[in-house]
Amino acid sequence: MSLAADRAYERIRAGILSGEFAPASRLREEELVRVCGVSRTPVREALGRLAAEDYVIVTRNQGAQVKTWSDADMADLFELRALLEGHAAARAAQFIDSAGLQLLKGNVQEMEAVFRSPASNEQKTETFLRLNGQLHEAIWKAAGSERLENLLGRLIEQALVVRTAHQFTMDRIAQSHQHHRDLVEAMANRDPLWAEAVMRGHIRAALVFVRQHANATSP
Amino acid sequence: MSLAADRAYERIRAGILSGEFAPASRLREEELVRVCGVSRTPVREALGRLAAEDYVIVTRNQGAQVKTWSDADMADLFELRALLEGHAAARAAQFIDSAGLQLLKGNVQEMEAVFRSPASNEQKTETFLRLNGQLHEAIWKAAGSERLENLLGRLIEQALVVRTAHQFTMDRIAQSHQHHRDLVEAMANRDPLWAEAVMRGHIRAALVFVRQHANATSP
DNA sequence: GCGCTCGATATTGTATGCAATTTGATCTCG
DNA sequence: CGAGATCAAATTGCATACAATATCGAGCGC
Repeated sequence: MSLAADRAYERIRAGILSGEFAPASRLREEELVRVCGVSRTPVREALGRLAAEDYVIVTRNQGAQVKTWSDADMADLFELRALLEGHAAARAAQFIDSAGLQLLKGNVQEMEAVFRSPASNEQKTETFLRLNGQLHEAIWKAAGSERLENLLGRLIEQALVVRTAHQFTMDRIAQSHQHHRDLVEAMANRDPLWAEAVMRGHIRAALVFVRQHANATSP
Repeated sequence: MSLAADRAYERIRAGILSGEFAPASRLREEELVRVCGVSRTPVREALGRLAAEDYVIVTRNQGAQVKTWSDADMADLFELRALLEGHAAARAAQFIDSAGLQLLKGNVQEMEAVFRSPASNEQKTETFLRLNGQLHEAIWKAAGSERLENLLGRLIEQALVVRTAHQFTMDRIAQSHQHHRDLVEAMANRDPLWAEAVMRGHIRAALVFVRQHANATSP
């Protein structure tokens, strides 16, 4: 919202996403004052917003701590994503105009180019994730429901907490890329059921990937 | 969260739901200080929460105003409700235990009793709405997804802003009651698809009712 | 009369001080 | 030695003062 509060919000959120503030660690207001360079009032406002977005948990008189994510939480989150993003995809397939469709096609072509380019895998991953985010957001917008768009924005941001911890393989990117091409084809054919089915599968695959990686690294 | 902030939150929310604070009216902090009996700090915290829950809109340096609901917003909201509550019903049909099922059956029997009682229509409506809320919440809980439960809680509370403005007819209550009985029957048969279908229909019927009433009263 | 600028007033944003509560280290007693 | 009581330090909750910004009407030029 306001300048100082925004600054605190961005700074704390970045700290959580980067791992600077570890899951389950307590966030003391005075410490955040030092880190953010603003007073306690905007820090508290930022913590309130972060709590509303499920980044932190605030307990009365006991301050804030970074939220931890159990496997069940993850499954929950991705099931909701599959439901809501599937719905968004179906609506988008119905309502998208030719300009929006061109946008999606262009996005997929960019991905294609990146995928075939001689860049390093790390660079490819970075670019791919950016384009991926843009594609999904374009689909939410095309669905034409502001409320749905907001809801998805929040849920996906939550999933980011986990995502950034993972290294993507080229196989995984290729799979995801194919899903995107299918999605755009479904939209071009104005086929809501197809679009929804593809999107649901896309999200389920993402969950499985996250899970496999979690199992591989946790012990 | 904290005591004073909670008090402010409840008071302002009640004011919005009761119509004391009209849609689109501006909420000045000093005025809320007088009304709530706490200082500006907890008032601002309460406004932040209300903004996160879509009761109000806060613009930087321009304060808060009560959110207005267009027809498109309503349609949006109910479509999301249908999707999410349908999903919750399906999950509940899969996972509910016999104790939970007994709870639902008891609730429906209570409704039956109220429906046949000699109370005034107004009393019946009041009791019915309370039992209706309990039934829906029980179903969300039975779905076993905390995130889904939270999401639905917020969405339904938003729908309440509109609901309280309407007078229910006995026909409408009878229709709704039949839906509830179908729902419980579907759950008793562990039929997720049936439960989901009934719930979706239930929500769509609610939207149509709200719309009809809105059209009847707006001019 | 109409639109614009300007400034007094009202309102929101931020910092800070004090009160209330929690924390956790130390001491006591079984 | 361990469980519980106790109290100082740390931390959060609330109120208030001050700074920054927006609002809105009066005055001015056209």
